[in-house]
Amino acid sequence: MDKNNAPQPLYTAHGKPAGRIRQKNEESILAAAAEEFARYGFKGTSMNAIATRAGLPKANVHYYFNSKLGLYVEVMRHILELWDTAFDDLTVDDDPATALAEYIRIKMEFSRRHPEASKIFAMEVISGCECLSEHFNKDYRNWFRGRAAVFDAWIAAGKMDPVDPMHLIFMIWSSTQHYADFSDQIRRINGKRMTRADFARASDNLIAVILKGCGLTPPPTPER
Amino acid sequence: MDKNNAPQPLYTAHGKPAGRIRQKNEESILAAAAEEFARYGFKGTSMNAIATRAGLPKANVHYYFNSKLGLYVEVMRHILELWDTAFDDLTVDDDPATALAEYIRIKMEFSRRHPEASKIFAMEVISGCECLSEHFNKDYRNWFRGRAAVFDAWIAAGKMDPVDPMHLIFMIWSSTQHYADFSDQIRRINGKRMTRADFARASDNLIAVILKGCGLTPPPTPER
DNA sequence: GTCTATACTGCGATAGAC
DNA sequence: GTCTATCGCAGTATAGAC
Repeated sequence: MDKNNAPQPLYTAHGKPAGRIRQKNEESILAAAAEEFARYGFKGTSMNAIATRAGLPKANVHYYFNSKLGLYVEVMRHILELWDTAFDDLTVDDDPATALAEYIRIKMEFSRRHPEASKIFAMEVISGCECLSEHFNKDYRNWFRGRAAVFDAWIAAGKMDPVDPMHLIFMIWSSTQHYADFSDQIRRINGKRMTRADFARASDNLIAVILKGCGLTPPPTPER
Repeated sequence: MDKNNAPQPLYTAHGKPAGRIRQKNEESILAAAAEEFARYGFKGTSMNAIATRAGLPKANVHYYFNSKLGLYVEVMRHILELWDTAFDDLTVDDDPATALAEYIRIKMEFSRRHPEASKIFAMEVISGCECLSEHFNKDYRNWFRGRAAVFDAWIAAGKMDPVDPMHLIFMIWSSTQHYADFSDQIRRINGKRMTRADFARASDNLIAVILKGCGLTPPPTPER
């Protein structure tokens, strides 16, 4: 009976702390799957490749995640959890320049630290959002309208230029995600990977152009 | 012997104008392949799906294009032909505002008219540019450096703010291609496809923000 | 829990009748 | 030039020994 009272890391029928192994393996598989899905999309990825990358036999992947689609949605779920945490608490009383600069910096940091997540999301959207169809539900559209409303309020208050909020958000999304999704193109163009300092410079540039373009004065660059 | 003197639309051994059929079929296949590759990438696309979409038996696709990879590079070649035609003749003497606005408008028009081309390119880059490795050669990097040099000259002449040319180009590329690559996300967010007028508004917004962000005065919007 | 062996399907590609 | 039939292989998924 004690077994049933155990917390989240479940125990097996043998009473052994197999949760440890399970957790470790599931993480390996999820990480391997993320890399493969980021490169080849859902259809282009094979369970074999995922298993090999995770250092496990193919059957084990099916043991932990029943099907390829199941594994995919799990990977997707993890990504969407990482996402959308910022920019949630945006209000009319915030300073537009500070809020926008902060959002751009957060998005860029995400591109730098989780490029695979961005790529998987991009692949999924390009492929027609078959798996994300329920993600773009009423809640999501309401979130989007909420942010747009704040922009409109700022504009009405004369705090910034009359820029279409939707297109502004798209602009921020695309220009920041670009550094994750197209990292290979960037690498080939200037012959080397983007360093942390390169990302900082890119952030500064984006913030300078976008904020000035909206009639805002960029806040001072934070210390680095 | 006359057969051998015939111009490009070749004739078959039967002397019939089979070039017509060949041309028509090849076009169908290329169009079908573009749609499939745009959705599923190279690995995720099957020759069967292409053949079905083109309304031909699978074997015919192999007859016209020897292999899947051959067909893919052919599709890619067509795309790269469409691309990169604009912005080539940029010189220091051009007016920055006019030139940038024009480039943004051209890129947006491309996103509107050839979304599949943009998607295939995006997929290829996200997948690591395996097929495009030779596309990013010295010539390409020189092209890029050439444009950047013009920006630097404009900046040195005090015609625009000191914006990093590379990041500015990335910004224009990403924000315009976004309307092609992420069209599905956009459609789901605001419940309908972007119309021609929507694209025009998006262009105007991008031009307004980016040009002002670079310290430039946008030229008057052309008549529509 | 783990892994080998295997069922079954769909893939890219080709042979060969028409 | 066109299309059916088929080869060989890689794909997802599962059964069952350990």
